[in-house]
Amino acid sequence: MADQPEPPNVRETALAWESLFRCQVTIMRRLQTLPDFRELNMREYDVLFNLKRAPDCGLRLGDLNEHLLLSQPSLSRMIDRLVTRGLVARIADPADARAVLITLTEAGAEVQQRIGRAHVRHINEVMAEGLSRDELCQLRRLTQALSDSVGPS
Amino acid sequence: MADQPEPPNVRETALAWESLFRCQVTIMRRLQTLPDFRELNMREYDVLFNLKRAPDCGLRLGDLNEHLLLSQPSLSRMIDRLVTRGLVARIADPADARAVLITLTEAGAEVQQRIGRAHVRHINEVMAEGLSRDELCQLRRLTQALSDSVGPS
DNA sequence: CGCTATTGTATGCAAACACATATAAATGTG
DNA sequence: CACATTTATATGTGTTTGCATACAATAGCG
Repeated sequence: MADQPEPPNVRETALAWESLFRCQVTIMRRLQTLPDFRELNMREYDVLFNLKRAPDCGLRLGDLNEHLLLSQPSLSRMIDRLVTRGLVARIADPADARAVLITLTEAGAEVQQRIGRAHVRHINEVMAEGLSRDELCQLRRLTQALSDSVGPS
Repeated sequence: MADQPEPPNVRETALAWESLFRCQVTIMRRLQTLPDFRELNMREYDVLFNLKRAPDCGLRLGDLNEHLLLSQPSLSRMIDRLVTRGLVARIADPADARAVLITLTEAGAEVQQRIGRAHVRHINEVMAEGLSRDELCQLRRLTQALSDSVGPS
C-alpha cells in the first residue's frame, strides 16, 4: 500500500482557518481606512467587481448573491441604490420571467475600473512587504484549491 | 551581490488577495448556513472568541475593536446587548477612568466554548477535503506572516 | 498649575441589514 | 390542464450599523 496522506485533524484545520480569517480581517481593516472606498463602500465595490467578471448579459441576482456575504433581500436593495446611482441596470431575463439580470452600466464599469486601480495599488502596499513573490503564489494556489473544494458542494 | 528577492509586482499581489478574500467569503457563506450561529451570530461569536484569548482582566473596548470589522460605536452597542444577555461585563479600568474593560462572564465563556466546539467541527468538515495536512500548515504559515507584516504598522 | 489637545467610550440619527413573508413565474404531478 | 410545489425576486418590519459628534478623563505644554 502506498502512503495515504493522513487527513488533517480538527486542530490543524481550525488553526488554519483562524489564521486565514484573522489575516483577512487585518488587511480589510487597513484597506477600509483608505480613501478608495468613499465613493463606494467595499461591499458595493465587490458587487461591481463581480459583475465586471461576468458575461455581458449580466448575472441573475441570486447567482451574484452567492459570491457575497449579504442576504438576498439586502442585495436586492443594494441593487436598487446602485440602479438609482446609474451604476448597474436590471434587465428582464429573456429565458425566465421570474429572474432579473444585473449588468454594469458604462458608468458603473468606469467607476469599477477607477476604484479598482487604486485598490490594487493599495493592496500591493499593504501586502507586498510580508511575503515574497513565491509565497504570494503559493498563497494564491492554496486559497484557490480551498475555494474550489468548498464552493461546488 | 547576493540575489535580492524580487519584490512581487502589483498583479501578483492583487491575485493573491483576491483569491484569499474569495476563499474567505466562500467558507464563511458555508458556515453561516449551519445552526451553530443561531444563538449568537458570527460577529458576536468573534467578540467572545477574542475575549477568550485575552488576559483575565479583559480588553479595552478599543483594543477589542482592532480585531473586528466593526466600527467602534457599533461594537459599543453590541457590548450593550451582550451585557444584557449576561455574556460579557463592563468593568471600569482601574488604570484609566476613561476606559472600560470588557470581560467574559462565566455564562459567556460557557457559550463561547460550546459554540466553539461545534464551529471547529464544521470548519473541519468544510476545509479538510481541499487541502492536505501539510498544505494547511503552509496556509497557516503564510497567512500568519501576512498578518504579522500588516498588523504592527 | 491652568488650558488646550488628545484619547477612550457613548449617543443621536439616518442608512443598511436580516428575517419572515409576499408576489409572480416556472415546474412537477395526478 | 388544473393545482400543489418549487424557484426567483421583492417588500414589510424591527434590528444593527456607521457617521458625526458629545462627553469625560488623561496628557502635554507654556
